[in-house]
Amino acid sequence: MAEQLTGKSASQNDAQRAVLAQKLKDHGLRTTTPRLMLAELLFAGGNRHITAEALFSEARAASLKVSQATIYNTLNQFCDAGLLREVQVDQERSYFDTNMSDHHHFYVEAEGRLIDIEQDAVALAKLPDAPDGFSVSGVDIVIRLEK
Amino acid sequence: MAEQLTGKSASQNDAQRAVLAQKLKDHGLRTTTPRLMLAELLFAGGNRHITAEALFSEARAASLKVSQATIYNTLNQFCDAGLLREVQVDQERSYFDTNMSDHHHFYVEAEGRLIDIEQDAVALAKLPDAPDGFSVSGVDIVIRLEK
DNA sequence: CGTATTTTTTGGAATGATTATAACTAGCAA
DNA sequence: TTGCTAGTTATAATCATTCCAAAAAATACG
Repeated sequence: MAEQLTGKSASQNDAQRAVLAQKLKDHGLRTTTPRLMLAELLFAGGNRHITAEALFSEARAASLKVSQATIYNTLNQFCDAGLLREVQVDQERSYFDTNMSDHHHFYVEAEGRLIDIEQDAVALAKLPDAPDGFSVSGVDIVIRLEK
Repeated sequence: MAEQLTGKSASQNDAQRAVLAQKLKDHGLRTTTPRLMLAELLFAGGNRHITAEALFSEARAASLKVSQATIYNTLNQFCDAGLLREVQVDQERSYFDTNMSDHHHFYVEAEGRLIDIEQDAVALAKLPDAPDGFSVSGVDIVIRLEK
C-alpha cells in the first residue's frame, strides 16, 4: 500500500528507508518503526511545513497507527535532534519545517500556509547589534500575506 | 493609592484619564471603568510588551478588580481597535505591544522578554515579491537572543 | 430624571493544543 | 535468548484562551 501511495517500488522504498534510518542514527535517534514511518512522511517528498494535527492525519491516511503522543514526541525529538525546526507564526498551533537551511517565510494566515523564502531572496543591509551580554541565536523574518 | 503607585497627583491622574478616555473614543470604544484602568496600566508609562497573565497580575496589584475574561476581551478589543498589536514570538503565550509604530523585536527567550528595534535600525535591501494574487500585510523580524 | 435598550463585565464551564503519567512493548547489547 | 533501556500508548492533566448566560453598567429616550 505504501508503494501505491508513493508510486515507488518496494526496493525503492527499502533504499529510501535505509537512508532515513541512517539519518536518524546520525542524529542520535534510534530507528523505531514509528520514527521511520514519520520520517518518511516528513522527509521523502521535498521540504514541507506541517502541523502536528496534519501529520497525524497523514499517518492515519497511510494506515500507520501511531498515537497523538507519538506524533508530538517525535516532532519534538526531531526538532531537538536538528532534523526539524519550529516556525513561530500562529498562536493557535505549531508549524514544523523540514527545511533546515537558513531561510525565511511567507505566511498566508487565511489558509494557514507557509511558503519558504530562500536566504538569498532577502538582503539585510543593516541589523542592530545585540544588547550587551547577549548574542544572536537566530533571525526570523515572516512576511504576512493576504488576498 | 493610585497616586502613591505612580507618584502623580490626583489632578494629574484626572488629566491623564481624560486623555485616555478620548483615545478610547477615537478608536470607537466606549469608556468603561475596566477599559480605562487597563488603558492606564498599558499606556501610561511608555511603550511596553505584556502578556495577558502579567496584565492581570498588575491589575490585581493595583487593586483593580477585573476578571481574566475582561483582560482577554480588552486586549483583543484594543488590538482590533488598533491600540495594540500582538507579537508572535512564543507558542506558549501571546505578547501585546503598545508600540504601534513600524518596528521589530529582539526576543530573550530565556526571560520571556521583548525589546523594541526601531524601524530605522534595520535596513532591508532586498525583499521578495509577494506571490501572485497576494499582497503583503506585514513584515515581522524577530532576532532571538541568548546569553 | 427614571426607564428601556444595548454593551460590558463576570465567574465558571468549555475548548483545543500540548504535555505528563504509568503501564506496556520493542530495540539492542551481551 | 535475556535483561535493560528507551520508546510507545492511552488516558488523564495542564494551561492559555474562548464561550456562555446572567448580572451590571452605559447610553438613549421620553
